[in-house]
Amino acid sequence: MEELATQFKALSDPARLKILDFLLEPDRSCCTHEEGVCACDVEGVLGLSQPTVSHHMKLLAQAGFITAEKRGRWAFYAINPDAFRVLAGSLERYRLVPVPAYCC
Amino acid sequence: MEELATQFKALSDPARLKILDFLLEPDRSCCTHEEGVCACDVEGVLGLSQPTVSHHMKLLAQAGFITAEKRGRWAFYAINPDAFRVLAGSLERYRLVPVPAYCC
DNA sequence: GCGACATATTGACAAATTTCTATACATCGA
DNA sequence: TCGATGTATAGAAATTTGTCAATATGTCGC
Repeated sequence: MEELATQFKALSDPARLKILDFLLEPDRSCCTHEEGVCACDVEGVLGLSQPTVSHHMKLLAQAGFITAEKRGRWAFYAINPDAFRVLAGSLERYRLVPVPAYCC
Repeated sequence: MEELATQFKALSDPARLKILDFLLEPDRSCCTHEEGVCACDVEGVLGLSQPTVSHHMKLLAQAGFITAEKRGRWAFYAINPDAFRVLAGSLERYRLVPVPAYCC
């Protein structure tokens, strides 16, 4: 319950949603690798400072939505699809119409 | 984008997740109706004050996750499954492994 | 209409969040 | 080893959020 709330919180900021979209389909100008997208490119896309981007990345990684891999000086981030599958799964229970089994 | 963030924010509080769970399967002691669950019962479950519960209900309703129906003095709330279906749908794009179409 | 009751709104306050600047840490090239 | 570079962390300021007490609004029964 608490953890679920934390996950939703990680997705509740427009900047972080922009980051996820960028990781999904990075711009042609950036140095994309197989391992993911370089943090330095995210900075330019968002128009936010480097520490702020780093902070958002940390939150997304802690929630499990992205993976981080440090290669030399650079940090590469990539979407973790499994986390989204699990999250979508936890939404499933709310998609059933609640039928009251009793009435007073 | 902004709206999606707002929806996730609505789900990012443990109290609100508890409310949703309660609406899904209300306790036997409460006055459940076909129209939904009475606000007064939610109050007891959460251990929060009446204004606080009202505030959370408002946020959930504004995000579209619950419907509110005022009947006489009482307010009945119910899960809106469609909102969760749509939200789960918007998560789907992240469930695909991102394949970089280019490399530098 | 009046009092009781259920809910919503207002105002206030503490805690959390977002953002920045400054700085630390780590790695590469010369 | 040293300086340059990419990232992370620390600390601070502004904003937002969660909560409650007090009050307002609206409805029912008498």
